[in-house]
This record gives sequence, structure tokens and C-alpha cells, in this order.
Amino acid sequence: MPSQKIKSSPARPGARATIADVAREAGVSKATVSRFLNHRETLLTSDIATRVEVAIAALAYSPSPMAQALKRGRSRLIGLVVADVTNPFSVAVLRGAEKACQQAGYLLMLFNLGNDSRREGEAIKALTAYQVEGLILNTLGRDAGTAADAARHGKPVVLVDRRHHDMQADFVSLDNAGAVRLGAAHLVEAGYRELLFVSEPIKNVSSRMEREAAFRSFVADASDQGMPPVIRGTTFESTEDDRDRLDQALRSLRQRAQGGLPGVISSNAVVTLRVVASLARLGWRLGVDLGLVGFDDTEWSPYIGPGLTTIAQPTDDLGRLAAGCLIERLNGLDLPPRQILLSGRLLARGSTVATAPSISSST
Amino acid sequence: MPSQKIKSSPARPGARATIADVAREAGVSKATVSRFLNHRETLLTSDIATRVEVAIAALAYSPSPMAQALKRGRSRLIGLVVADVTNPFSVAVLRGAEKACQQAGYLLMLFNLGNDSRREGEAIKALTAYQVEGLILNTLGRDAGTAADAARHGKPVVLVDRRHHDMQADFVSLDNAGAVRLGAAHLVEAGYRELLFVSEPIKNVSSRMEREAAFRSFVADASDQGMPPVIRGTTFESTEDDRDRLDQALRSLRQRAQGGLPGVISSNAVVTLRVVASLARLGWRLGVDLGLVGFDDTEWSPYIGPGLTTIAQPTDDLGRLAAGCLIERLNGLDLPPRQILLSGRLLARGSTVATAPSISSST
DNA sequence: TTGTAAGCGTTATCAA
DNA sequence: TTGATAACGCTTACAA
Repeated sequence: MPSQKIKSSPARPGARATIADVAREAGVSKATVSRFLNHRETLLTSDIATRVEVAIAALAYSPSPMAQALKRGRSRLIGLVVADVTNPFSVAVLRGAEKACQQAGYLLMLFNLGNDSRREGEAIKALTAYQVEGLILNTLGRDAGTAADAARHGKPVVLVDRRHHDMQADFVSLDNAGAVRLGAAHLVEAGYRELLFVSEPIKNVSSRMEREAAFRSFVADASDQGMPPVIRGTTFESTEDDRDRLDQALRSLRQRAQGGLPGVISSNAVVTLRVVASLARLGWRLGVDLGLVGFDDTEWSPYIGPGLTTIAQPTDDLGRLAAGCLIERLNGLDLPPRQILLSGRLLARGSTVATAPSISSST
Repeated sequence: MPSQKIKSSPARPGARATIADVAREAGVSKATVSRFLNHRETLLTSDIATRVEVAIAALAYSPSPMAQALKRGRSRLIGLVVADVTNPFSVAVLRGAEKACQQAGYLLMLFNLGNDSRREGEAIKALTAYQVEGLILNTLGRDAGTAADAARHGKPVVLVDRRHHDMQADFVSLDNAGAVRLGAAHLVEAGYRELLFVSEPIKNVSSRMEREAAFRSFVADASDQGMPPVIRGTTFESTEDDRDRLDQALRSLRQRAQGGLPGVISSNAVVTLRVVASLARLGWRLGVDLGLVGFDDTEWSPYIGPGLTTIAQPTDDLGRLAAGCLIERLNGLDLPPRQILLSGRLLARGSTVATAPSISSST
């Protein structure tokens, strides 16, 4: 045993201990330490094992994931690209996905696009460069090429909420058609007859297209079956700065209702808030002058006016399932692309009660 | 020149091209390619440079950040640990930080604690294992040791919003004391006399402590100066499930006001919502029966009742500055720990208008 | 100005 | 069962 053997301290003080430090400390080879780490039970003398164990503890050693990734070609990293962290839906999904990843021993690398879809390619490239083993995408897919590249390079991809054109990948989403029917039927039952579907600019975003189409066909079907007395529906695309147009759309909606009750379905929380703002400007009362059901239930929904009726998405499950799909693929599952659609849940509150508004109800 | 030279294709098809592939393709050494990448202008013949450039383009080569990190000991990664992504404040900070990092060529690795402070150590370890060059922490600092370790290992740390006990690090935050005074003074001016400060359980969270302390000293000072007629103040810690206690606290607050106007300051958006919920249960009107000013301005603030008066934090700037501090340190800045405090901004809305509530005002 | 070779911290293949 | 040793993809002395 060489006399200059140093005890309980890495060669370069201050720096992280490496596998070589541990080997020296334990008086074994690097290979042995590595084996202890990866195949503990199978091929080690208990004597040596404990020596290594002690050394590891003494040096507070933990292996470098970077080096492991380099060697193994696998990183235990999953990339998540989100169009906009500001969107509560995205955040909720993020939470679910994170939980699932964590349980499976993966770390989530988040990339936020800040609603700038041009950065999508950049994000995917950065993430794949870091050897993420798979990607969860909640993005527009404008730059379909990059994602498709990743898929071709054997990296599994899961799409959440938004399909990408021409992209073969697992897809996890709300059952948009069903959710729209849920909301629209609720409005009709509550007595609202002249309907308006308010969406953000469709712009080829799949979820928006699906919701609008579902609304259209609901109206068509209702007319066919001659629902009492007559259901009519129009659609409107709302933008951030275009308040006047929205006000105007609501005014003419009410006019068309001719004393009957006008009802609005808003396609996400942001739009809901725009409609609410418009109502405030017009001086109309939620529920009384206009019925409103909005996609996405939020913590504040119960407290806007008489409470907002919403269609809640199972965000946590969506995130968990997205991560779950990915991990299954990473574990070798070889199936054609799956679609997983989850149902929404209607939470009825004051904004769809045509009688006098009351204090908020359900939470 | 050996005859078996292969053109325009990496050795192993399907896999990412490596520096060796590029070298082979260009007929130069790996070192030359590396030099092209890192010191393009200084030490290369333009002839060779273009050959390398062409090869890189042909193979769509981009260097592996993992390998670079391993070799250089630097990763161009910054770790961000957030106590809770659900908190809109955290998300807003995240956005600011991300922008700054991106501009400086860093990638943000996000770790969300899901409000489980026990995971903090784990998060920091995971992040440092991935060789992040610095850390931005928006956490409780319960596990102060781990963060301190990181700092000792030479990784700069920036704390946002929450100080860690015994931790020498840059600190970026709202000027809590000033913000509380802003809100409290506003309530008093608006005619509310009997004040209540509602916070989440203080639990040693620095920002909560600072806000409460500021409230206490505001009340004390006001009494000293004999503000008209008399200001009195109490504090209350609210929890998720403890609705009855909050209702009770508000009832007795109003009682103490003896026909005068009671006013509440809530210490963040979550608490604000709890107060709003309580008011709904009690059947009280915002502004009229009780004044309310809440920390954190949100998109929905204008639409709760007559509009919520809020104290807006400059979240974007907080995030940008936090990242900025870190990057300065990474660039070698050697200064004692700094504190950067930014002022809040009061947005007066209907919830602090003692007269009849009106339709929402400012946005 | 370019190439050779060593090494970053691992794991895997071979012998011993 | 354990130990050399050669990669993984990159950077950087040092030579040429």
C-alpha cells in the first residue's frame, strides 16, 4: 500500500469527488466502483462492497450524470416544450408531467417559448443536444420539421393538446368535441338560445379548430332535431387588443336573440376574461343578460361575478399520461401512435343561471 | 488520400454526427474542427475554414453540449428552483429570468418543488450534478445546507423573494416594507380604519415575515402620529382548509370597527382569493362592507367584484435582475452579496372604494 | 497554421 | 470476482 495514500479527501479539494477519487479511497479500481453503483447485488464481494460504500459516503460522492449520459448515450432527461408558461393550462399539465417523470427517475428540462413559435425549432434542437431521451410538446408545431427529425432520430415524442400536422406521435388531449357539447348543451338547457363561440384566432391550432368545428356541428344537429325552439350559433375570433370588435359582436348577438337569452362559450381562460371585460364595459350582468361558459376551470372562476360556469380539463391527468406514454416508449413499448382523449367536466355556476344572480356556489 | 473515404454521411447513419465525422468529411483533424467552432477568426486558413464549414453543413453537425460540459467543466446551464409553479408570481419571475438567460446564451433548467420543501436539497443536488453554473432559488431554504454547499463549491446563487437564513448570496426582491406601507396608507386614505393583515402561515418565510412586520410598524407609527381618528391593526394567518376561522376573523374585525370601515391587506393572490371567498360566504360587498387590497396583480384582479385593488410586483424585472446578477457573477464579478429591492405599484380599483361599487376601472 | 494525443468522468469489454 | 483499458465527444497543450 503506497504511503502517500490520502484519506477522506478528494484529490482536488473543493471540487466534486469523482469515481477515481472513490476508487483510490477504497483501494479498488474505478471499474469496481462503477459496478458497485450499477450492479451492486450481482457481482461483488461484500467485503469490497462495504469498502466502496464507505468511501462513497466519506467523499459524498455522486456520479456525474453528464459523464454517464456521454458514455451511455442516455441522459435520464425528458424535454418539455411549452408554448407559454403563462397559460395556466400549460402549467397544470407541467405539474402532472413532472410528477410522473420524477417517479420514473427522469428529470424534466423545461423550455418555454413565450408564445414565439419561431423558437420551437431552436428549443427542440437545444433539448436534443442535451440528449433528452424524449420530448413532450405543447406547441403549435409550426416548425414541424424539427420535431419530426427528433422522432426520426428515435426520440419518442408526445403531443399534448395540440396536434402537429403530418406528425406520427402519441397524442394526449381533452376530448374537445365532447367538452364543447357539454358546454353548449348546458347553455341550451339553461335557456340560452342564441349562441356565440368565442375563440382565440384559430390559426390552424388543432384544439381551437376542433372546438370550433364541434360547436358548429352542435348547432347544426340541434337545428336538425328541432331543439326547442331554435338554436342558432355563430363564432368569433378575439384578439388581445380588439376590444371594440368583441363588444360589437356581443351587442349584435344580443340583438339577434331578440329578447331571448344569448349565451357564449369561450374557448379558454384568457378569452373568458376578455368576454368578462367586455360585459363590464357594456354594463351587462353575467347570467342574467348573457350566459357564459368558459373552457378551463381556474381558482378564480368561482369569484368572477356570480361565479363562472366552466369546463374543467383533467390537466393533471393529461400531464401524467403524456409523461407516462413517453416513459412506456422509452421502456421499449412499440405500438403505432396512440390518441388518448380525456373527458372534460362541467362546473355549473352563476354565469349560466338566467334568474337573479346569487352568491357563488360550487368551488 | 485513402480511397475508402466516405462522402457526406456520418459513420453511423441515423445517429448525430460527431466532431470526428466532420473531421473525416473535411479531411482535417478533430482539433481543427474544434478550433473552427471556438476560435474561428483567429487561427485558421480561410481555405480550411470553408472546408470545415461545408462539412458541418453537410452533416448538420452541432457539438454535444454534454461532451463540452464534461471537458470544459462548464455547461451553459442555469438552474432555477421554484417552490411552486402554480404560483403566478413564480411563473412571472421565471419568464423574466428565462429571457435574460436566453439572451446571454444560457439555458434554464427548471426544477419545481410542488410546495414540498423537503425536495429542495434533492433539486439542488440534481441540478449541480448536471453542472449548472449557477442557481436561482425561489424557495424556503429549509435545507439551507445544500444551497450553502453549492455556494461553497463556487456556484453563484441568487435568492428571489425569499431569503435563506445564514446564506451569503445575492438577493432580489420586492421592497416588502414599502409595498405594505403603500397598501396600508391607501386603505387609510380611502377611509378604512380597522385593519387586518391576512397572510399565509408565516413559518419563517422571510417575505411573509417582512410584510407582517411592516404592517405592524405601520400601525404603530400611525397611532404615534395620531392619524385620523385612530388606526388599529391585527394580523391573521390563513390556511387552505380553515375557512371558518377566516370567516370568524373577518366578523370580529368588522365588529371591532364598530360601524366604521374595516380593511384587509392580503399577502398574496392565493390569500386574496380566500378572503374573497369568505366575503361571498358572509354576503358582504367588496369595498362597501370591507376594503381589500391584495399583494400580486393578476389578469383576473380587475374582474373580481368591483375590481380588486392590488399591489403589483415588477415580476418581470425581478426575474431579469436575478438572472442578470447570476450572469455577472459567472462573468467574474467579485463583490460582496448584493440586495436589490424593487418597488411595488398600487393599482386602485373598486375593492377600496367605500362608496357604491362601480363597474371595473383600470386594467 | 495544423495535427497528435491526453484527459474530462463514466461504463463496458476484455483478461486475469 | 476484480482490474486494466478503451471508448463516449469534446477541448487544449504541445509538437510539427
